[in-house]
Amino acid sequence: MTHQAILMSYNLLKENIKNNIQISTEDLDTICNHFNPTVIKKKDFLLTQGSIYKYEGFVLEGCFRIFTIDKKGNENTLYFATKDWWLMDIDSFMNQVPSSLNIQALEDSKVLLIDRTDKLKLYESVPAVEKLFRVMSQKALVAWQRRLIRNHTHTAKERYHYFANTYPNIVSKITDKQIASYLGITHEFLSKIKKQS
Amino acid sequence: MTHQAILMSYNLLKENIKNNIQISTEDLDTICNHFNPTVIKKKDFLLTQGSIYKYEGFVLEGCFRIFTIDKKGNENTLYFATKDWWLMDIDSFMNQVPSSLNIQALEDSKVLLIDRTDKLKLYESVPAVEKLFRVMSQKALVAWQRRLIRNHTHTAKERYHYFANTYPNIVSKITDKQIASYLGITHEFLSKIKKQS
DNA sequence: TTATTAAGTTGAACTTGTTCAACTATTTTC
DNA sequence: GAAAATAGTTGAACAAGTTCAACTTAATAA
Repeated sequence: MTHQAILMSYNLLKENIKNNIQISTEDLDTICNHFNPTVIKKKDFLLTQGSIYKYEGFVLEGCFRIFTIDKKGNENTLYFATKDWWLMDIDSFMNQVPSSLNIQALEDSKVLLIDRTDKLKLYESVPAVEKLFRVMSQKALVAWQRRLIRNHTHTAKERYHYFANTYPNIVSKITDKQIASYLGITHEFLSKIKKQS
Repeated sequence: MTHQAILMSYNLLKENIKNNIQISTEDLDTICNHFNPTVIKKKDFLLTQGSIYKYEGFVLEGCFRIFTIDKKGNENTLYFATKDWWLMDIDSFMNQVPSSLNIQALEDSKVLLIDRTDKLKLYESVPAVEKLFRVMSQKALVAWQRRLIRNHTHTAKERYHYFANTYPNIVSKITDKQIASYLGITHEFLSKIKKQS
C-alpha cells in the first residue's frame, strides 16, 4: 500500500471509533498505532475453527465470511464483514480457547489487525478503549437480539428480502449458497424462493 | 426486607460482579451503593413496550420474562431472568428511545435497581464499571450468537430439550406457552413435542 | 365457591422448508 | 483451453411446523 493509502485506512478506523464514542485525538492516535495494515487473499483464513484467535481486525476493503461447521458438516454463517466492519471471535480472543469459528476472505481484502497482547495493554493504558468496546458490544448485542426475533417472526422469503435490501453491497459479493447458510435454510430452497419473486 | 436480607442481596450482586472482573472492595461498594432493593409483584411490569427505560436491574429473587409483541399480536420471548441475571434494554436505556421490549415479573420478585443517571455517573467515576459492562456484553453477545446457530441447526424438539435441560429451574416457573414463545414455535406444536418424548 | 379467564391438548388440513437426485451453468485450476 | 470442481436449478416425496377449531384442565378473581 502507498503511504497515502495507509493514511486513508487509519482515517476509516478513526471515523468508525468516533462514531461510537467521544475521544481525544491523542487517544485515537495511540489506539491506531497498535493496528497494522495486512492484506488477505481471497479464500485465505484469518481464523480457522479449532485454533486460538490472536488478532482482532477492522475491514478496510474486501469481504469476509464468519461461519462455523457443525458435526454434520453443514456450514452456518454468523455474518459477513465488509468495509468498516469488525472481525472478532470474542470467546476465543478473550478466553484463549480454541475457536468455533472460521473467518475467511471472500475476495482479496485489506484489514487493520491488532495483536491480542497489544489490545490487552490498550485496555489498561487507554480507558476509552474499554468504553469503545463496551459500546460496540452493546450495539452488536441489540442487533443480534433483533436478528433472532426476525428469524422467529418472518419466513425465509421475508428474511431473504430483508437481507438483500439491507445489505445490497454484500449480496453482490457473495454466493447464494452463502446467503442460504446465513439465513439458516438450504441453498435449494433459496433458489426456489428467488424464482417465486 | 430485613437488614440482614438486604446485606445478603448486595453480596449476591458483588459475587456476580467479581465473577466478571477483578475489582477493589472500594469500587465494589461504590457501585453497590447506587443500587436500590425493590419489590415487584407478580404480573407487574418493570418496563412496557413504547416507554423509555430508566433503570437497569439485577434479579435477587423471582423470575422475569423479557419479550416483544409484534404487529400481529404475537409474543416473542427474548429471555427469562431469574436470580443472578441482569435486566436490561440496552437500546432504550442507552439511547433513550421508546423500548420495543416488555419486562414482566412472572412471580413476586426482588431486584436491585440502578437509575440511569446514576449509572452514567458511575461510568465516569468508576472506570471498572466500563470494564464490567464491556465483559458482560461480550459474554452475552457470544451467548446470542450461539443461540442463533442452535436455532439454525436444531429442530424445535431438540431446542426444547436443550432449554429444559439447561434451565430446569426456569422451566419449573414458567408456562409452556411462554417456553414456546422463547423457542419461536406455537404452543400447540410444543404440546405435540412434549407428547412424543 | 362458582364464574371466568387463561393454559394446555388433540386432530385435520395446510404451509413452509428439507432431502435426494439429476441436471445445467459457472468458476477455478492446471 | 480442457478438465475438474463448485454453484445454481428443478422436481418429487417427505418432514417439520402452523392454523383453526373444539375441547379439557388448571388458575384466578369476585
